[in-house]
This record gives sequence, structure tokens and C-alpha cells, in this order.
Amino acid sequence: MGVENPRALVFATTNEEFGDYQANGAMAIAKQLGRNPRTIAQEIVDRAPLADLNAELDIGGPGFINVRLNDLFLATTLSESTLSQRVERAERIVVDYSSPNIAKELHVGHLRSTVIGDALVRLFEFVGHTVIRQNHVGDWGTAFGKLIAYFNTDQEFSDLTIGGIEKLYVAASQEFDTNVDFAEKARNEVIKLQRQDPDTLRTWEYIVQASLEDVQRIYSELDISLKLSDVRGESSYNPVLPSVVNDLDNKGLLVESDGAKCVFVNGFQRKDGSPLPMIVQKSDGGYLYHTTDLAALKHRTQELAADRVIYLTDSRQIHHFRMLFAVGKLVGYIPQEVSTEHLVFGSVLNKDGEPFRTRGGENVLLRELIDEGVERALDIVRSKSGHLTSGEQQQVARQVAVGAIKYADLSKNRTNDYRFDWDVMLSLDGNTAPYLQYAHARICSIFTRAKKDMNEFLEGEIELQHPSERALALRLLRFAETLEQCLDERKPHYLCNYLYEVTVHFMRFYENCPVLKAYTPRLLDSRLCLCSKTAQVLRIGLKNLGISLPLRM
RNA sequence: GCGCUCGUAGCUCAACUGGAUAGAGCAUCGGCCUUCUAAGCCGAGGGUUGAAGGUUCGAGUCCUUCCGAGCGUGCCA
Repeated sequence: MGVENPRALVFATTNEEFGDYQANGAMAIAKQLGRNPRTIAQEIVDRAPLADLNAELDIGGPGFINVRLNDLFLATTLSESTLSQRVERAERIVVDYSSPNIAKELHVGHLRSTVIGDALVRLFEFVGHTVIRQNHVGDWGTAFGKLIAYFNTDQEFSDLTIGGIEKLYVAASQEFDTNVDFAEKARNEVIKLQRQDPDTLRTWEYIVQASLEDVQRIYSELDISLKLSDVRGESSYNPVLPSVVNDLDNKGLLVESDGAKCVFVNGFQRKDGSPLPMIVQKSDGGYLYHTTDLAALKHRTQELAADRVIYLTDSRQIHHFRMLFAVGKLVGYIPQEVSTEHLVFGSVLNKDGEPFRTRGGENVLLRELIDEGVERALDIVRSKSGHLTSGEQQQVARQVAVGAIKYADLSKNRTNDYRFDWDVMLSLDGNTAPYLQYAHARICSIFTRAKKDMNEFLEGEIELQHPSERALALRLLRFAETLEQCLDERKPHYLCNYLYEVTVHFMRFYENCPVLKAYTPRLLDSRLCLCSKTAQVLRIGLKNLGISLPLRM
């Protein structure tokens, strides 16, 4: 048409009356050529680009090309479709997420990084990428001096759960502030720790181990795929920190300012316009998180040979990562062909839009959060699912609660803050995990009644008779494009919205089209196939979000 | 002060990155269980997308200004 790289700009229609898809490219082309967009659209339609699809093409509005797919085409395509999806070029992707602190229980502040990160790694793996999970736990710092000093004075201390250790830390901090001798001891332990004193190191390892076991327990309750072997703590980079400073020095990037070793990067300024430094070594010789993060970055691009390095932290660290990546490029830790991404997310707020805390102003622990969720879910399950045994009710409540917590987080645009509201997330109305789980349970129930194996109906001829069957089929076919969009922007909420839409259309189909009482055996099989396909989309979709599905509820 | 993120129905969130009449759920009101799970489905009302300009055939989305919110801004992470 005389235009470089014309784009078809095909999207699902906003309104059913415009068909199934709309191509908006004609208007863009017309703009470039200075011609009438409807004429361009007509020329495109005349060339019959979609002849083999046998689709109906119309021109609407200023030059939209509306596409209505042929029912037979839709049915055949769906019956032949599988959900397997591979990217053309598989990459090695390092994903840094969750990152709890040792000697501190996992709390709401870790929720989003953990849940969103875990969904993304599953999605990356699903489409064929190699993912290297990195749990960058905070296992180092001056806080450990207090902890170890206190640990040594309280020999009877035996509560080695993370909760016990955290209490110990609180007591140690108090002692540190009030007892001069103890403060001295604590500072001494920090020095001993840095010098690798065997006794101190043993205590430290003890604490780290106990903490990590607890963290893993919460992961397992939340169905998070991080393993102990994915842990690579800050301390593991200690030995190479001097070499990082050296690398910076060798590149001529290091400047000493007020006794601290700094890197100044163009474009980073303070309020008065003076350059803002990244401090890599304090005036007392100690290193900072910038230094550790640089070391981790080097490790990831060099040792782990990453094509992509992804970080999930809240949006408050935007500045830090922007600087980290800038310095990483200057010092050569980020080769040209490697991409680094800081995926940000907003804070978790309570119903009233304030930071989500306990009444006492403490962080809400994930352990407590899960317990409360299960309790609330159990109340609902008991009142609604009397047909289940009490053991089954327990199991369902757990799946519903964990699913609800994760889905509530994942279904919102991660860049914004979101409000944590039990009543909304546990409700069966609306875009929630229980709603999707319920639809899936209904499908399972159909196959149980029919005494048939769902998986045997994944393939089979589909007949689209009722409008709600057609609408469902159309949605089921959009799995691939949704997944692509989802990974393109690393935003799981696109997938959630899609799964919700599929479920809504399934529910309509369910109301309008009796499956087991279908008029003909042929129609029965077709509807069983639609059910099976729906269940598969829900199962695989939610599996990739880290959410499980009860067979009955 | 500067930087970042944001402002959409009474509330919680969408809107495929510039496309057609801005969509869901909650809440409100009204219907549907002798038929596969009513934890469901169907319908109604509800909007000057914070404000004003600008670019465009076309703006919630892009540019400018203003108003408002949250976060960040040198030895914590």
C-alpha cells in the first residue's frame, strides 16, 4: 500500500455487534498516506486477506475492519487447539524475588514480591524459558551483632522458630539501647562475624538455618515454588565485595567523598542540582547494599550467564535500581545483549487505604494472614458445603484461602497500590479465586456424574449451537494471545482478567446449555469437550499463577 | 524544592498501550431453583475519566499548566 511496516492492529472487539476482532490498521495507513481511511479499508478487504478463514469482513466507523469468524472455523480451531505455548527464542532469565530477612518472620511486606514473582517464573517456564530463581535473603548486617551477643548470654534459649528468634531480636535491641556493656559486646560480635570467628559464625549459621526453615514452611503453605537451593543470601557476596570496588576503581569510576567511596553517574542529582553519589564503601570501610547488589548483578550475568535479570521489589526502590543498572553498565557487569528489569509494585493497603498493619502498628505476619484466611474460608465452606466431610472442608478452605490471597494480589495491576479486603477476595461474586474454583468444581461434578474421564474429552468434535457456546469457544481460543500480552508486560493481571472472562462465559453456558441432558449424543460429546477445555484453561492458567483447584467445593 | 508513581460509577478494580456507545464486581432495586453445585444466572439505575488548555479523523490513554494523594531524595535495605 506504499507504507513501510504497516501494522494490522488487530484486537478483540469492544462490542459484540462489531464482530469478534477488529483491525484498526487502515486508519493508521490512511493517516500516513493522507487518504480516506474507509477507502483504504475497502482496498484491504478486497484483497481478501483472510480468505481461508471464511470470515465475514465489514467496514465500520471511520475505517475499522470488523471480523466475524465463521462458526465452523471457530469450532474446528478450538477442537484442534492445545494450550502448549513456546517462545521462539528461549532465554536464561534470573528472577530475584521474595527476599525475606533472616531473623524476621515473613510479613505482608514480602507478599507481593513473593506471589507476583512466583507467578512470573512459572509463566516464563511454561513458555519455555530457563528460569533461575534467586532468593536474595538479608542474612547480613549489623543487626546480627546484637542478635548473636544476646543469643550467647541467654543459654537457655531454645525457641528456634523464627518467631522465637524475632522475639530475641526485639529483646536484644532493647538491651542494646539501654546497656552500654551489651552494646559493646554486640559491636564486637559484628567484627568477629566479619573476621569469620568460628564461634560467632556457628551461632550465625544456626540462626540463619532456623530462619530459612521457617521461611520454607510458609512457602510450602502458600504453594510458592522457591526452594532452599534458590537461596543466595547477601552474605554469599561478602568475599567479592572488595573486587567490586576494585572493578569500579579500574574503570576510573571511583571517587572519594567525605571518606566514602562513591560512584557518580550522570543524570542523578540531589535537590540542589549537585551530583548524587552511589556509595559503595562507607568511610568506616563497611560495604552497603549497593555494593552487594552490584556483586549479585555480576554473578548473575557472568556466572549464571543470564540473558535477562529481573528484580521484583516495591516501587520505593526505583531510584536504587535505576542507579544500579546505570553503574552496572558503566562497570561492564551488564553486557549490551543482556537486559535488566526492575518490576515494581505498589503497597498493600487496608480497607481504609492505610498501610496494612496490625492494630499495634506491626507488620502482619504471613503466618497469621494465612491462618485468618483459612478460618474465614472455613466458616464459608461449612455453611455452603455441607455435602463435604469435615476433612474435605478443611482442605477446601485452605485452597480457597490461599488462592484468594494470591489471586487478589495477582488480579490487580501490579504497579498500583492495592487494598486488602477479606470480604471481597473470599466472595464468590466477581473476579476472585473462589469464583474460578467454583466453576472448575462444577465442571468436575459433571464428569463425576457422567462417570467419564475429563481428559478423554480434551479432543473431540465441537458443535456450536447456542450463542453462549460460541461466546465460550471464542474466549477459550484467546488463551495464547493473553499469555503473550501477560508476559510482554510481565503483568499477571491480564491472565487473571482473561480467566475471569472465560469463567463468566462458562457460567452462562452452564445455565443455558444442559450438558448431560443434551438432545443428541453428538451434542453431549461436544459440550463435554467444551467443559473439558474450559477446565483445562482454568487449571493451566491458575497453575501458572500458583493457585490450586479443589475437585469439589 | 526536585524526582518517581498515581487520580476512572457511592466503594474495589478493568479498559489489549491512540480506536467505535469507558466495562466488571460490591452496594441499591427487580426477576430465575420438580432440570448437571443458587458459593450460581438474568435485568435496571448509577460517569463532564481531578480541572483547564493543546495535538489528532479519534484522547481515560500523548503534550503543557494547575489541583490533590502516596513514595523517594549521601554513608539502613
